Amino acid sequence: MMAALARALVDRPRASLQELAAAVGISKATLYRLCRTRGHLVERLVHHATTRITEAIEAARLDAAPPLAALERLITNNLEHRELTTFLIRYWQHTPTAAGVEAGWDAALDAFFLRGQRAGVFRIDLAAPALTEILVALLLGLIDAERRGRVARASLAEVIERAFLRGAGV
Amino acid sequence: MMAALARALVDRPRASLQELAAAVGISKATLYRLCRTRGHLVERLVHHATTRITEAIEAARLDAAPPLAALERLITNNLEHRELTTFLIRYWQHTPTAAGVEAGWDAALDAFFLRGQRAGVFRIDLAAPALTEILVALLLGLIDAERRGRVARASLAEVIERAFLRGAGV
DNA sequence: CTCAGATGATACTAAATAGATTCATATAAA
DNA sequence: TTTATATGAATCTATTTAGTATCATCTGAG
Repeated sequence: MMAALARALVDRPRASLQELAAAVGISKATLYRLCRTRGHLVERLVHHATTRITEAIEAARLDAAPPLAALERLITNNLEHRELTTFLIRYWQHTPTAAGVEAGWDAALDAFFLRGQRAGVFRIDLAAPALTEILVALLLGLIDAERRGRVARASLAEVIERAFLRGAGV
Repeated sequence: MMAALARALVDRPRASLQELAAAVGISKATLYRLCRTRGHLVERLVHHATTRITEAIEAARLDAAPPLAALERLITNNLEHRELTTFLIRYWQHTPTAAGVEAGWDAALDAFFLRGQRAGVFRIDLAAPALTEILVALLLGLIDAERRGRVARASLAEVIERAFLRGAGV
């Protein structure tokens, strides 16, 4: 339900509450009982999404596990929350609370890539923040590509990992 | 002006026409004279954006130039229209006219990458459409990263090209 | 079956917004 | 300076929407 609402809010940001309810198959009244205002709904979804994704990042053990194993878990864990991830990208700019969470994720990923660079696993001619952004870009972009039917769902994680680690060149 | 409106529409999709006008520094009346309805405004921006980006793609000569040179031009040409690109991503699902244009771009890029694969320039263990999506993801994601101050503007094209061709692994 | 809790349909009011107009002012070219 | 054009500020009406409440119906547990 939360995931469906997140997706509806992303697909049609200008939809009225009535349209949102219809999009997820409930009545306007039920949506109202869930969250009295649109603001509450967004707040609640942001909180839900940040919680889940923080769990996904922590479960990857970026600070201690071998870099390549941690990277793989990071990718697969995040793919399990596609709708929430795409929701956050579009909505956390409106909720100042989430800004600190984003900064925390950036810091965790930056530190992870720095560690991997020192361990000789990631290249050093791209700054660690750039590596973070490259990975996030691939995650978001290919999730969307799957939604549009351009990449098969089964191969998603594989494509992302390969593109991130080795690129498209021979 | 068009670029500013595109950006405002992306940053705050639920803004009223009055807020949009204020965001780009004009009055509601002037915005009304430019486009009488919100629908017209979106239509016009979609048309403007598709035209410009089609030009950018054609200028890259994907069908004939050496693959690596064409790729570089494709990246730099597109970076010149960041706001329009991000606008299109969010709005062309609402304008059926643009769907055909998108299909055309996909086809052009897919064919380009296929040609590059046959020429031994791009790896063949990722399908050509996947390569298209990877490049587009990097373009969009790193444009956004620059907006958030995570990647320096001057190094944008370089980072994208390197990430795309060689990835983050050593 | 019976009943409590959940849901849907509907209606209502206040607020926000879209679309359109008018008039005054500013700007720049002739 | 004069004149045409563009812009802004303010106003107005009709429509849409948010937020709220009411009542009927459905569903499942006991």
